[in-house]
Amino acid sequence: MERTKIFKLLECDSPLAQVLIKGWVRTRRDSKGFSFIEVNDGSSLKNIQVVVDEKLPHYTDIKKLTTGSAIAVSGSLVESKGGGQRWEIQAGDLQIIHLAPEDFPLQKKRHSDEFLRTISHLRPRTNKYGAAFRIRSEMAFGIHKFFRERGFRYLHSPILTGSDCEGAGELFQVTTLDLSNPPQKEGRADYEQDFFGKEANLTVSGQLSAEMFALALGDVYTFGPTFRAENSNTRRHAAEFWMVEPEMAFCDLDGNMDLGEALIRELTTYAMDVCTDDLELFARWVDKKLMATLENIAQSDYIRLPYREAVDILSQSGKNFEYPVGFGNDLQTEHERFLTEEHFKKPVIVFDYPKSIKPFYMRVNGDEQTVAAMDVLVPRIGEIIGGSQREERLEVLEARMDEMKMDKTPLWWYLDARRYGSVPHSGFGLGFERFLMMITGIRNIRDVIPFPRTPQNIEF
RNA sequence: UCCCCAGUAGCUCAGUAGGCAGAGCAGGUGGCUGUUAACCACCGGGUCCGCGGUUCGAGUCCGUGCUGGGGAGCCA
Repeated sequence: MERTKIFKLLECDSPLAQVLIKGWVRTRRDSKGFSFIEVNDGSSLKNIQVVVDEKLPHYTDIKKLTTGSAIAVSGSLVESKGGGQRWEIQAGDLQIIHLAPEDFPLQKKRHSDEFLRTISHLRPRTNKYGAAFRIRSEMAFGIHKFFRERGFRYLHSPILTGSDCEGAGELFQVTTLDLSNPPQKEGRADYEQDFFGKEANLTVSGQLSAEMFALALGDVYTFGPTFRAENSNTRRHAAEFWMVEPEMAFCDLDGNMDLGEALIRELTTYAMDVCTDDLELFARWVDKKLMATLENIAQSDYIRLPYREAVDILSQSGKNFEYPVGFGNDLQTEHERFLTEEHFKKPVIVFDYPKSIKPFYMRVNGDEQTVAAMDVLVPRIGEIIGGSQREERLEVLEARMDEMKMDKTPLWWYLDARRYGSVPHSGFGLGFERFLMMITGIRNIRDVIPFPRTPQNIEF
């Protein structure tokens, strides 16, 4: 007999004579002559109640079932005689697949997030983390669905990259050299003898690759892991995280903002549609205002605010900010939060940032002062998307790189794209984990990543 | 990297003025009951984060290190 997943049974609208489930014991309550067992198989937040009669063989063993044990139950799906649930399984047979010893660390009550992080291998067996990672899975699918419906192609950009490029943050170096005794040349490690014959790193962004493919396939997106070796100790940063990076040919900054807004709006709607039960847990236990926040994000029109106007609003706010406001200063976390949480109380897209604070590849605007950059800010998270129209004019791009004293040699291929059929194109990066924090209300990025990597922590 | 806070039973925490180490949950035993984080009784359970100092006496005060959390920077 084939096993049925518990979420299927809970959706039934009539009793079933013969079913088989397999899962883990969440709790057991004994009664006179029988025992109630709550079983969860991870297919949904909800458990199913199994009723075991004392007449079953090895009932004495069953009465010793501990939280965390794995069991298989066959029996009939019947309407529950008790309140609290519609269906329950009257057990005809119960096999103990594995008995968890009494030191199983997860209890029936709530644990702290900090403690659960120390047992990341077991925390998906809790209600909250089971829900979080089911949502993560659904959202990953939702991203592919969103882009596929718009004719985007999915690009696998490389994880291993040559050095010198991208310039988006500190790099993790990858080497096969013997670190205790590396070959030397002119006083430093000789990377000509390394695996690739030059320095190699983990990627910090798939953007440059995506640009090449946008100029071939039209609209593309990457969705994969990225790595930053920054010593960032905050609840919003991880050394390994996933990024969604669409890149569109024949698209300017307005089209870019349209896509960013549509992506966040539609994914939020999708989450509310397909993760209803799991989201309800977060709305109940993690963030009471979650549903109102999500409705706001899914339904309101996002404010589009030129950087210069953002500066005006901030200077006239009467707020005493820690960091100065003025053209040429980047917006700090406190400024972003003021705009999206206090002033507008909805998502805000700030665009046309000063050239001086943005990277070389962003397109220089007609005023020569600003670039066609945009950041999407959402309440409670801050910056969730950063993007730009890319500089497609070879001379302007080269001049900019010279101005920033960059070595153009290793990026010859990137410049080549501006030599042959260069077109206006745009794209952005969405931090997948930050998006999940927004959707679930979870406050720490470590709690939306199965096995998070942060400075000084690579356990599991 | 900088600033702030915390570390006591398996977990969540209390510990008053520097004076005998505590509760709830979890676990064990027994009881009761179509139960719902079941309930009742009893029992077992401690390197009070490490090191050093002050003191007759330190979980408590001081120094230092480690770990965790929050905020900032960097960013997604």
